[in-house]
Amino acid sequence: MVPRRTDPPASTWPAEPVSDAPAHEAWRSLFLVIQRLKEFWPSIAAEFDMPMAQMRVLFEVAPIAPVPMTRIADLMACDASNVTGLVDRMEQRGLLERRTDEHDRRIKLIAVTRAGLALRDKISARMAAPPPPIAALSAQEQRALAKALGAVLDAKPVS
Amino acid sequence: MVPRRTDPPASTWPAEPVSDAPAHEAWRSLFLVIQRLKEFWPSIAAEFDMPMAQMRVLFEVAPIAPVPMTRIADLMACDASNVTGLVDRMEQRGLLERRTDEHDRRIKLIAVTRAGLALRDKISARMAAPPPPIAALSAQEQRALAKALGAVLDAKPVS
DNA sequence: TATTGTTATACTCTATAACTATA
DNA sequence: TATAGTTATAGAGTATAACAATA
Repeated sequence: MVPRRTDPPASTWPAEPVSDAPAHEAWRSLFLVIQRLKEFWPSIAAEFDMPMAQMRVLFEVAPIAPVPMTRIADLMACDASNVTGLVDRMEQRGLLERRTDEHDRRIKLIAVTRAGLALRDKISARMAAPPPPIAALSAQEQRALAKALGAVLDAKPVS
Repeated sequence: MVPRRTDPPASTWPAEPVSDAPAHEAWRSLFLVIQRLKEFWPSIAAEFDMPMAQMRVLFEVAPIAPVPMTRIADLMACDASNVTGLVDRMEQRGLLERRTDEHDRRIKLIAVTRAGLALRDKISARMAAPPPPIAALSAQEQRALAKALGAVLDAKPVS
């Protein structure tokens, strides 16, 4: 059983507003929204009994499989030694499969099994449903939100 | 050393757009923005050598301290047994302090030390700075974003 | 009896370092 | 010598279950 908090999530944001500048207001609002919404990921992961790391592997590897394990370590920004255990567990669950590269026998190519793809699709469908705070908005508010966030996504990356 | 990913973060969002409805567009945009931004928390946590769980405890407990450990377990939505170790480690770092409740000697009241508050303030200041994708927006875009997100925050909780 | 916190145990995720097999 | 993956070891975050002290 996953314990459920009985209190509204306390915010990690500094108690005192630091500034009224638009940039701070926008960041503060986004911060608070993320605080409220980011519980959805772990809760969906728990629904499918999938640890977050495995869920990330499943989604990030599927579109580019089969890939060498070093590539996964790179994608996950973690040490290669972790990938061994991660892939071990996912292989035991029948989600992934190790294949040997014919040209370089040091390399193990990781493929997503049919069961892995099926699970990914089920999780996808579950994640695609807008959570209540979004669904509750009017269509106009939803469009305004999508547009405002679109500007964030269009902003050039940190470099 | 924390390994840095050399590739753009792949998205966990379903590859195929599921719908054009405003609710889905808004949710999808928010999802992608969160994906892009949520790396800031761990990176700030790493800067201060603070695991995320400890950071949450520090911020959520500080405003209401001193509190019984069960209250922390409730706030963190985790089992009480974890709080023992969490508080152990934070007490060793001098961030928290166990006190005994005079009226009920089963209860340990957790207080944040002066050092704990100082660390919280330093982290606060660091988090208050809008990340580049937000800072890069025009003031008008920032205001629109704050307003659109305000509607999400005003939406009634899931209940 | 019920509650608070601890301990014991186990599993997952992370890191570093040493190892192997290949190249 | 260098690279891909593994194993060994360690520490943090979780869970469940059994326990001691207190109410």
